[in-house]
Amino acid sequence: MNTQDRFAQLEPALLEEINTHGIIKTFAMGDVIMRTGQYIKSTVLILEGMVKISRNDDEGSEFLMYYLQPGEACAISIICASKAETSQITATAMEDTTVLMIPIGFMDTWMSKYKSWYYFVLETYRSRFEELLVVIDNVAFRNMDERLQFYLKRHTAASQSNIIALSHQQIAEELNSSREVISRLLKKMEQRGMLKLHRNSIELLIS
Amino acid sequence: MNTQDRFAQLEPALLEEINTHGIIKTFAMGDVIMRTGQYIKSTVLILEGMVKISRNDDEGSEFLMYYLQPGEACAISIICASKAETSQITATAMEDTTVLMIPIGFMDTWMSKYKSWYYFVLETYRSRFEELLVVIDNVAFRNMDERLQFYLKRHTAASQSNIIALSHQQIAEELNSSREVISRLLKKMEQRGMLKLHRNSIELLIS
DNA sequence: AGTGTATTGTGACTTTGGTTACAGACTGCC
DNA sequence: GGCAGTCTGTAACCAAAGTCACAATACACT
Repeated sequence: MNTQDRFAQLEPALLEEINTHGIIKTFAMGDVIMRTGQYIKSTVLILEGMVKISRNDDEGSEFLMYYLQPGEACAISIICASKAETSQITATAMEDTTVLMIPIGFMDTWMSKYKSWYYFVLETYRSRFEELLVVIDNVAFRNMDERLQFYLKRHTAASQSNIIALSHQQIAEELNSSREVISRLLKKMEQRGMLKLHRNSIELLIS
Repeated sequence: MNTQDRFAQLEPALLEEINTHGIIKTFAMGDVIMRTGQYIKSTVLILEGMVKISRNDDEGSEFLMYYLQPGEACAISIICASKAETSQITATAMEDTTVLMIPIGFMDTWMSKYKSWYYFVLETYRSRFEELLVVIDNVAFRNMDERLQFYLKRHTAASQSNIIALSHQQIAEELNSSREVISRLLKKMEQRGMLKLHRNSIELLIS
């Protein structure tokens, strides 16, 4: 699928410019697209696949913030790119992923030149800000069982499948918990009929 | 102090417009400036005082996100105002506070008309986004003792005084913890010589 | 089929932080 | 001074989640 279809809300002249100046890059599942401390010189738009944005502390612990889908942009890359600052997050390809990199130079020009770009950037900020609020809600007010449930639901929504192909260990890392805790909670949820456990995958039965 | 001095980075013509169209409102210490679910029709700039931005869950528990100082704008109000949506946060005056309300109608126009406004809005997004990342870091990776320490430091930095005039109860609420836990941890910190406890105030000895 | 590795299941234990209950101390006010 | 209300200190207990240790299972590969 091409840029026009993914970003239909952008005006034609802008899409033209994006096609001319944007650099297309592809990443394989598991590839790190951006890592903590790296200098950001481009804004990233997702064309295909799925990207995980997470926070990592000094000891290597990870904490999932949100997923980016095709048609979305990485708010952090916009923020950092506009200041040429280092990012404080990690972006990982969850599937084979194609992105469009827009050199920061165009940000300013397009912002005043194309109303649709301005709205797109604002909407990106708004939606990511709200996602962060939900993340904070979860981690501040909810227990691990609720957070796990939320995580599974979000994962099925993002991948449009009720099968979550992850090991307990991987889930534990994204929630900054430990494998045993996740296994325990998943087992309880299975006993309550909420899901079915398989090796390397979880089948969600409720929606 | 007037708008010119608080927002010296904005170009004169814009400041003129701000003075013409902005509505000045004052709030007493403790007043709620914005509450969850409320419709936002204006962007808020802080002129005097200090504003606390926090997240509140359904049961009334609170969770501090950050403080806003004079010269800063409320990112959430910008986001919500530009979409005329409801906010998911609460803003409370921590001191007697003066704010400037800018009706949303001007956002779009100024954004393309005044480069300095565009930069100001981007910078507001950037800094608040980064504050949220720090908040997530704290709550995801740190224990309560570290979070409390961080809280106290941030408070002294914001109020430019090493005296924190809050009861243990108030601190507990902002960290979504309980009074006993905070008392316990503060006592420990006092024994380690990090601070001195008084009634209704804490004197921070380390920086 | 047999071996090695990754994944999952589970029990015992520890730590952190929340809860309950109550005592003492300070402040304001009559 | 005496009383009410708020704030602080503390002990005992509980619950959630992290840790440790080890068993059991499944899969991949030869």
